Amino acid sequence: MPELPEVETIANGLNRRVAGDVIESVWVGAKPEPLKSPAGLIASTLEGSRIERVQRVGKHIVFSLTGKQMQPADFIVHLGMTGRMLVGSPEDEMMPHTHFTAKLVSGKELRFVDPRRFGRLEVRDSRFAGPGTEPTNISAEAFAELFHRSKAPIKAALLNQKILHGIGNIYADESLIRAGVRPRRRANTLTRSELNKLHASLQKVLQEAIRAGGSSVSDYVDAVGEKGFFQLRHRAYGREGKPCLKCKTPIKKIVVGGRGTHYCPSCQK
DNA sequence: ATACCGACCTGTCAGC
DNA sequence: TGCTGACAGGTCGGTA
Repeated sequence: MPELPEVETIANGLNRRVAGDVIESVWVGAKPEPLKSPAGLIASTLEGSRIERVQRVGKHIVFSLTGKQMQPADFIVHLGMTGRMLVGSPEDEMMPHTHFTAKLVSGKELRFVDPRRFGRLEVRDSRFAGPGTEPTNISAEAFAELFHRSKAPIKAALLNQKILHGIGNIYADESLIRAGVRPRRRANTLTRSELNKLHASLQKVLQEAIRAGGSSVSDYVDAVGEKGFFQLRHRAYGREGKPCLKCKTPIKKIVVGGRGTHYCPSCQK
């Protein structure tokens, strides 16, 4: 569900509401937990810590914490496909599949809700850098350098978090249609000019999506439950059979790298 | 080293 | 109405 623009929207919303707040108590719920760190370690790290700020790294939400003895720690949340990190009040109705809550000294409450349990919670005592490179501010040269040797289909390479992190299925399709590049093309067959176009399209589409508050396809909402509206500007994702907005050719749906992939057979070469 | 494919979970929706 | 199967924004680990 949540890719870079959605996670960025959530992280910014959280930062605005909980930066400076202190975590009073933590509850970690039911059996097989979506955790990368033991529940006890998460609770002991968070309780009593102050949230310095909340930011996005790749598709991760990172809470930078200062502990009681001033040791820094990071609380890292990955939302998987269906995860939500919400800030509200303890009186809000408890949603099904709520796996984690944190009461804050201000009276607010953080909640992690994730029906499919693909999300993950983790604490680290070091700064979290993410698996790859940030796509939002990479130069065209560095971008080309990352992709021009890979033999994978360009779409699969875009989804590989160890190369660039943050891009998921929607924004891979949306950047490729805007760049006029077919998703199955091997990355190393793209010309320098195509890589430049892809670099520009990707950054533009991410920027616009962030401004739109992300894409709400079925259940994405931000930190206070609001939907985004970039889905209204999708040109490929979810539009199979509908006319291409440029040339009217029906959008095709295929499978690339095991993921549903949408493209215009006429505009994309 | 690289790349495909199933597994991990639950919910929803189309088709029968 | 109700069952079955396919599919969903993501990642990981095993295999070829």
